[in-house]
Amino acid sequence: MALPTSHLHILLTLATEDRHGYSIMRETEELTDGQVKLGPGALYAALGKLTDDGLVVETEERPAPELDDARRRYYRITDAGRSALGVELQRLQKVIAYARNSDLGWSPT
Amino acid sequence: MALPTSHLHILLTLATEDRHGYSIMRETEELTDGQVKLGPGALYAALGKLTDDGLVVETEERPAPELDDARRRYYRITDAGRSALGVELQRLQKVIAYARNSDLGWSPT
DNA sequence: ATACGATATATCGTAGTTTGATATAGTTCA
DNA sequence: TGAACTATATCAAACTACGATATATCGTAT
Repeated sequence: MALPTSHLHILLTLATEDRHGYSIMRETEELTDGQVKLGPGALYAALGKLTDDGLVVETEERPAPELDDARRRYYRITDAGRSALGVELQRLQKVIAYARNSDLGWSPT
Repeated sequence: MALPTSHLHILLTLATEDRHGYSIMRETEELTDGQVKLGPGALYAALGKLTDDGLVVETEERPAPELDDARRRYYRITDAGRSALGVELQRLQKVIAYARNSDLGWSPT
């Protein structure tokens, strides 16, 4: 229907830099003040789906080889992923604009 | 994890006025330029859940009794629903702000 | 040294949500 | 009268999320 929330957040955190799963998890939780918690179930299922769909690829490159952790698996957003993220952000943008323009008694703080 | 997309859009369209299911469907499709299509499956499942959760109630009031359709069932957002919508909008607002501030090569048009 | 908490990935069963099809029937308009 | 649209409803299958469990490494303080 639209990007599932977990997919959006994964793409969003990968948009700035390559990341490993746990980093995606923490970054997402921080960005949303704990509102969106990606547990391992949701996280790895979503990463698998995003990879299947070609929005994300796993990369062998180690961003910081000197202080690395061999367990990590790094993921990188693809052009298709960036494009899908853009479409989704535009949609959300419109939702916000709609809410702001309608008189809902809501305004962003 | 957060409001499912269908729930968000239902609450959003109900925030301005009482609506019946089909109206929610059309309004949502229009607002999202066809990106979010609530089929009957998603729509009525979501309305049932939102009602169970107290975010929406069915109302007997007919907004325009003179030009009505007896088949319609009207729904109204509750205070709890309005509050949940506000929380969600704020979350989305933050996502947009994050995307705008990070250098993703994305900016709203 | 070792114990502990945080880091890191992975899987499983269940629950919740979405999709797409199918069904039924009233309304509008040519 | 027929066709397109309006309107609600249900179902099975697919997809997504949640919470628990498992396993193991890393960093650091005692």
